[in-house]
Amino acid sequence: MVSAEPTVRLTGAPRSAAQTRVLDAALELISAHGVSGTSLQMIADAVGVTKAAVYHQFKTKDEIVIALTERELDRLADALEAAEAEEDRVRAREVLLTCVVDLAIERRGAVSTLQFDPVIVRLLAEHKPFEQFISRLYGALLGDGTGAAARVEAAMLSGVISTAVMHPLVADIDDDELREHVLRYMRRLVDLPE
Amino acid sequence: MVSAEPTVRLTGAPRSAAQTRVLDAALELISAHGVSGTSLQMIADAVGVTKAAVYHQFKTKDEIVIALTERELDRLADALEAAEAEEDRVRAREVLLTCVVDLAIERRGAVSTLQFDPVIVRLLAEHKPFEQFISRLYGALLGDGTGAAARVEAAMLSGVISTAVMHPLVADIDDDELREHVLRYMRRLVDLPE
DNA sequence: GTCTATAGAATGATAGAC
DNA sequence: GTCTATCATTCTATAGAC
Repeated sequence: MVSAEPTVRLTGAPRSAAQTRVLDAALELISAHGVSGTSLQMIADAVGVTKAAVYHQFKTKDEIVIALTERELDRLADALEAAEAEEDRVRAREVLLTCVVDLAIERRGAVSTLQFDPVIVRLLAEHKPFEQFISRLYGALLGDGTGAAARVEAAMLSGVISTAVMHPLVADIDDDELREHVLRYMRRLVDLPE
Repeated sequence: MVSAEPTVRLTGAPRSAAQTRVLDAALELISAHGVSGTSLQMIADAVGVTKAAVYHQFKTKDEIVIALTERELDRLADALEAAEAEEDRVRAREVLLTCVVDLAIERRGAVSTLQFDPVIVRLLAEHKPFEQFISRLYGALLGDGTGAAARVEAAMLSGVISTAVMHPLVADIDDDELREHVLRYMRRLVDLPE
């Protein structure tokens, strides 16, 4: 029997409680200091254990970064699947974008790291499962074109959201209000439902 | 005699040739690996000298990062002064934005670092001269409002530019074409001349 | 302005006991 | 799952000669 619908999910093994504690601490530290600016000692201190205990959960620092990126990308998987289910490519993008706005607001603090940290950028391009996921994401984001205009539009859309959500100027705006404003401005850039 | 028009310029001492070589190498490396991911050894190797020679030009790594940020922000100074000279705040923003697009395209590779690297973000907020410069920049970017809507708009504008310019999807689009596309999308968000 | 040499701390990572 | 102890390497930074 040929394998069914290849699922978009990225998750490897389910994470133990100890692993989850490490990933939570790592995400917070990395969001504040970047991947290279975060040491295993800092992570261990934040969890309240020694470095050796952290190394028992993940063999290398890279594995922590991969696991944490995986966990965050997985939050996009449902949105991406819903988008890919749409027949109309423009409609697919609408679905994706509205979901992405919500996720971005939910993860305000971490968005910038995940999109712009040089280590993660490299990982996204070189680690095969990520690369595949990202190119699906770009596919849905491109709408119905692939020319220069469409690519600039897609690039902008992927960035505007994260930037709009993490910018110091909007730090004191609460989630619900921010969401409304961002969606309003997004409608000026592309068609969005409602 | 009271001091004349406070200039926007950030530059301290003019840089020697040796200092310029260090800053050029540092900017390129930091753009690729981030501040924390770039060591003085890497910079020294790129320049073709030893670490000690680099330390002779700048007392600390922080000083290098400050000098290099200073140099990049200075490129915005003229645009900011021109904007502040305008009486109409909306017109001032137009002037600023068109200049910023050009600069962003010119420095495509470095934009992301300067806007999103955690070390530089912190520097921009804590180093006094930078903090002052940035708040002037935000002032001009805000146009005539200061409420939540205006702040989200400003955040989106600053995001459109940087993201549209550095995204992998647009890497192969040449400067002139990219410039036209970006300006076209910016006009959907705000009024821009021509 | 550049070098060699080095100090002292922190880094990622491992071995082995409990 | 966590610890102590350790290793080799790299890091920022300095002293002093040329």
